[in-house]
Amino acid sequence: MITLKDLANTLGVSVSTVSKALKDSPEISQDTIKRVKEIAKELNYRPNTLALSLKNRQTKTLGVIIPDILNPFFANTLYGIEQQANKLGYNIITCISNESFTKENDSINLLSNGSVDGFILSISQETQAKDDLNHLKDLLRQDVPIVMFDRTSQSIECDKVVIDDFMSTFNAVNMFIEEGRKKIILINTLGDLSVAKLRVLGYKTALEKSSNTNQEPIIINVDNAKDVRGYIKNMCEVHPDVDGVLCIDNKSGLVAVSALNRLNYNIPKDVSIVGFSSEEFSYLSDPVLSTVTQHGEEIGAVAVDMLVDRLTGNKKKPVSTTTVDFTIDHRGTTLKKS
Amino acid sequence: MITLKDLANTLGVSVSTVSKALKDSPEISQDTIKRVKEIAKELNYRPNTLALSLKNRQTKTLGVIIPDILNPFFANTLYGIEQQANKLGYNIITCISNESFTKENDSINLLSNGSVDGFILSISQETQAKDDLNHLKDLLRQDVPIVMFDRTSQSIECDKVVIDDFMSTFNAVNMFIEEGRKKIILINTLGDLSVAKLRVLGYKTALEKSSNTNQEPIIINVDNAKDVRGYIKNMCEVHPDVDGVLCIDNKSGLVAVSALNRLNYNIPKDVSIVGFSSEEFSYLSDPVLSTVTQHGEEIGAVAVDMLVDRLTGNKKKPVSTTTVDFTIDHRGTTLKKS
DNA sequence: AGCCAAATCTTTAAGTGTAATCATGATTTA
DNA sequence: TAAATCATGATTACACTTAAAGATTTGGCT
Repeated sequence: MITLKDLANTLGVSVSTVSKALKDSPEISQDTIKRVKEIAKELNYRPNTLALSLKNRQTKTLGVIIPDILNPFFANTLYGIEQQANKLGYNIITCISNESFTKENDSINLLSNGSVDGFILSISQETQAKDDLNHLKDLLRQDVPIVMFDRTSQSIECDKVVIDDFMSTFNAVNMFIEEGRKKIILINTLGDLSVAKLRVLGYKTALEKSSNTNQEPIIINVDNAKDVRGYIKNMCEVHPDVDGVLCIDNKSGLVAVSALNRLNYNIPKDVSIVGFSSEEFSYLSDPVLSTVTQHGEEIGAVAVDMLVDRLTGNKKKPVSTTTVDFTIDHRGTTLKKS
Repeated sequence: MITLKDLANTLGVSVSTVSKALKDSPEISQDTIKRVKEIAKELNYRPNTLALSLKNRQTKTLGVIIPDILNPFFANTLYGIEQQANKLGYNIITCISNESFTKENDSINLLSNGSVDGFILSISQETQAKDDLNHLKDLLRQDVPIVMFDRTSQSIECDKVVIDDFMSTFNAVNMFIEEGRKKIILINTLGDLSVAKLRVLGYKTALEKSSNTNQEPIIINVDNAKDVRGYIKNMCEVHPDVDGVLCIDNKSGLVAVSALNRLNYNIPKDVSIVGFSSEEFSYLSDPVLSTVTQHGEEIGAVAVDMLVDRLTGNKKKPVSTTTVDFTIDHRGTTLKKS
């Protein structure tokens, strides 16, 4: 670590001269500026971020708390966050709550002492179940800005980035109905997550409102994502006439395709399948999975924009919620190709 | 942000008294200690990490550079790194190089000014192709410790964590041979990556050394992972008698299962398939994919241990390479169940 | 009681790296 | 010679720790 002092010593001038010279201050002669810059380059001087942060009272670092890094949606979001943060001159400290309230809580407490300028987070499953959000309220009380994405809470007054979860399934079901599907089943592995509730509601509402069907909702709740295959097999015994499957998480759609293939359903002739995934994973199935795509990368980028805007711009402007458009991407498991 | 000074002012004592009181220094009277602690708790005082880092000349932060966060192996590793780092009192700053040399280089330069105490990284594909490792050599020259994992380089003298890539495929192929397989094909989507070379070599060597087969190696190189399905179909036309498929990346194994199912191969009766994946993804196929499992989580944890050991312990001890055991997990796509 | 030494408690000062304000000294100009 | 200009230096603040110095109280002894 080479410091201003080191440069000053080797040049025989004072620390402040060096500091000013490096900033092209008009107070310093061109000659000195040149000498200073030369030696700085030679010794590969880099200003110490720590000292700068202390002085400027900002770390140029964002805290990011993700519930589950193996979930492709969150991985995508993290990628978007990292990219955009870098672009705007910020680093990110990443914590993985692993769906645990305690870990989430600890991580926030650990970082909320000036280590980061603000937080981007999606709350853990456990936190949403307990509905204990005091750690977030404390942050706001300390004027640490937060941007929540995907899994948010109405009781926290902060900027948010979401997709329209209700409309995502509402539209997907309507698409099924347009295809002429009569028995559309929803598979939920997300329990009582806020987004799951909205997606389930979108499904139910679409069925209710449609005049082309009077199907009752059929919702299969699966605790452990690894059991999806078994549940689908059972479902096909009870409802052999299933002709639409809607999976509201990131992996089950793929399982559904392979399970229904195995049961000799012709996809998409006999049955349409839609999952919630991103392009990078949909091609793992045959036919390639059609999905509601959440565009996590963009969600992450928008979250960073909102946070940085609050950090640098008008801090007191009212909080807002940005809705990033989802898309319904027709690939091989639906009839309607776009 | 409440500081020692704030506490000192409200109590009418000096800053250092407060500092010592909070540390239970014997120099401070029990009475004062109690008063200080009470007010500190009341005002929710938290020592400023920045100031501490500056003073202690260590940030308690590790830089982590990952080539691709959507790759489940790297996601797993990141998870292991984060867990273990937290356990040892470190935070991590994550950068995603996205397989780009420039991004990797920039990230390292940005963090190597005292922002982090050391690095854990796996080099990007582009870096490995260019074989330009000056950014890493610079780090070592500046005495910033590095731990490389998975994708390493012999020309960098630092601690490393790897699996025995050669033995992974060597053993997998031998397992195929024990099953009586006669035509074992390797699918490589990893190009010239160091690990790919070793895995290909293990495959070739196993075929050569076996007395039970005199099969020539058949290696299918696929540039874009999304094309794997097509290549497998072609392969089955050329070699309809294929009875073993070895995929050396994290996703292709799943594609292979669904492709061969579709072509009416009976898995695992007609053909065995082994991929490189982790448990969280293998269940997406039917039958459930058997895999060489890399245990990314443990690799990450070991990397942190090695780095922290170097940071806190004997800095001058010779570098070492830890080999984390892989396992071959027999699930549904191989005959031999263990 | 009076005094000093010892023990106890608290403060001062220095140091971590940087940048901005203010101050100083030197040179040149009027 | 005074004033203006110019180049550089000293100081301070950011938040924290710690060694050393200073202040206060306690206790023992005459």
